[in-house]
Amino acid sequence: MLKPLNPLLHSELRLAIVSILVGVEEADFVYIRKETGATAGNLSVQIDKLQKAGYIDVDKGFRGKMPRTTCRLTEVGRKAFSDYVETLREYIEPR
Amino acid sequence: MLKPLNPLLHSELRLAIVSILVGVEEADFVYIRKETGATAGNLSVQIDKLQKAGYIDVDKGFRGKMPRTTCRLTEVGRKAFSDYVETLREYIEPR
DNA sequence: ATAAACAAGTTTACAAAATAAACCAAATAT
DNA sequence: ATATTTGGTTTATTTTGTAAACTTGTTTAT
Repeated sequence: MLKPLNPLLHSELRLAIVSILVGVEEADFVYIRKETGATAGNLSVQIDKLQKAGYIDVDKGFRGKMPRTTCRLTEVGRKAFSDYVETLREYIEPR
Repeated sequence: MLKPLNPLLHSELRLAIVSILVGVEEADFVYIRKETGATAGNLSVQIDKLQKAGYIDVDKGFRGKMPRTTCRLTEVGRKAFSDYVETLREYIEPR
């Protein structure tokens, strides 16, 4: 029987967010938005979910006078991602 | 910018179904149900969607007197799966 | 100085998807 | 004979995803 896929990560946008953060100490809202092509609303919602799950830390500060939201992956998030990828391989790799 | 993931395949159960069919000439409803642990209702619905998309062929026959639904992957489905996997790698492989 | 346009998000309302519960028809077991 | 199981389908509910509308503040133009 196939293992279940972590539903929090098995979502296109959330997976994209985490995927970006895995390779990059930190990234801000605007950057992630550009990389993913997501709408701001959708991105805001999904970042929230990842934060509530403890997968990412979100820091709201300012760059000059403009608000700036910075995200970074937590250890919990990193582990969840690598578990997810491992499980996913069972689905996509030839058996 | 990340490529979008085929939404028809980016679904745990549908991905599981196709994943099973990739390696196995054909498989019946009962077998897929056991392999995936899905409820019959959910499986029925998802098989329908894959069929309507032309990703699988569904044959309803009888084994003895009992109904038997057999599925097999079409070439279209096989191609869609391999494209999906390729795209997915951009999300899960280190960049 | 005021208004218009822009930036960075958040909230809310709607659409789509997933899922389970209820159902159906036929077969088998009691 | 009737109760249970098998092999599903249909329908209704819940969950999820997404975009549109809104908020707060900033820059730019007039």
